[in-house]
Amino acid sequence: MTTAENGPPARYHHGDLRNALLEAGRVLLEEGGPSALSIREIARRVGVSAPAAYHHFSGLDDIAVALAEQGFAELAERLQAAPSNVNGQLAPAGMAYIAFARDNPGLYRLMFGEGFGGAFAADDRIRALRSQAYEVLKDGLSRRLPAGEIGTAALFLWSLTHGLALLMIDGQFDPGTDPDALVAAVLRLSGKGLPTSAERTDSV
Amino acid sequence: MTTAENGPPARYHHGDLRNALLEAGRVLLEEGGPSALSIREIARRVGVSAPAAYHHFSGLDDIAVALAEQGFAELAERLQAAPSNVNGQLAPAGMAYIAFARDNPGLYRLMFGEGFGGAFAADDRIRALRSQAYEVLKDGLSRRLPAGEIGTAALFLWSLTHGLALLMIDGQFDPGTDPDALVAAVLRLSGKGLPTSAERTDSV
DNA sequence: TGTACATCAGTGAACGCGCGTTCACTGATGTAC
DNA sequence: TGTACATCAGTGAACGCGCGTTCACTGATGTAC
Repeated sequence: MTTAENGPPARYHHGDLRNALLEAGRVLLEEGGPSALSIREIARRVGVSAPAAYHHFSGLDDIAVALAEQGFAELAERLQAAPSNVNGQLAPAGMAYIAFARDNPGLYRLMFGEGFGGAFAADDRIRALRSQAYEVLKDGLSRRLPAGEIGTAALFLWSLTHGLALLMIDGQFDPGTDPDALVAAVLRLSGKGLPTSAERTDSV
Repeated sequence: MTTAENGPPARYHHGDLRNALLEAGRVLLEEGGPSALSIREIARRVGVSAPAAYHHFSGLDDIAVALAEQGFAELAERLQAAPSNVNGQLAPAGMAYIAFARDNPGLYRLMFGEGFGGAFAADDRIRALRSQAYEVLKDGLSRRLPAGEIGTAALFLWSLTHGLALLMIDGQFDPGTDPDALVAAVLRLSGKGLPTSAERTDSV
């Protein structure tokens, strides 16, 4: 019946309960995925009664939205910090994107899964952070592609990184001994492309 | 209090309950996603008591596994039926893959989500169907790539199609007026690749 | 062809569980005077 | 500096819900003779 952390002894007023709940939520997310998110379990871990959470969030959806906001903010940060902008290379941004997903698989699933999807689409801050991240991607592409091709190319890259991130997160294939090298190799193909017989040996 | 379907009047013995349960499960999956799968709701829709399902399945996981088996079988079928094998083109297989996901979004999420993942990995039939589908992909690649590059290329293609399928399914972007054309355009890039400044203007 | 009976495939009632949320409450805090 | 009191942030108890699953049962089927 002590607080979960070994901080100061439990006080009646927590002092920073909102953040503590979010932190516990993230741990829970990583332990059991989005479906494991639960107000009761979060409160239990913080050492507080469940109704206390309602002084800081309107309900479970509200907590999920706040966590997704954190996720999108961190993802946008990582993408901007990646050296991709320097000379228009995209592989570093792709690596950063996938690294984020691998470091926070539960959070990543929450952000892009369907579970709380409705709530996220309605959240202005999430929408802003999402398009901010997407702009980073398109900026990189704008330095080497005509404007008309950027939309398709951006979706191409996003699909590739999103797909690879999820396949890794979900353990859908054996990543071998060096996952980073594998990611780098796959991303490299996005620049080279695969030779198709149609384009190589046929007329069209 | 009648049977869900307008077939013959309700008999005490259903006659084909196992299949009826699976069919209802698929509808449920498409309506509410994998988390909506529930024995009680499935039984309710078939017009049968929940315990009746236990004469045909050992529990909810077992139903999920059976549904995933159906999904992987259908996916493998579609990939094999796609004209990709004819001359080694991959776009048709990619289109078929994404079409399957878009036609059965709930089922696709069940197959590749994490929810019942543990149970699926342990199922021999699912493992066999999965690698069967993957072989179709690699076969196409083997006609134009050296053996050593096939693994990476296959993962590249799988990531791209998986990612694009999920982004579409989850409504993560505005597909515009012609989703099929968009898919085709994105898949086309997998053959051409994106020019990277590193490879175009730099030495390495 | 008729009947006894084993087997199969259903039934309703009940179990315990964890959940989100609401309620009336109480303890702690901090501000006005 | 001390005190009254409004406000804030907690509490435990309780609600109703839907779930998976188990139980003892019963109706229907089909086979052996």
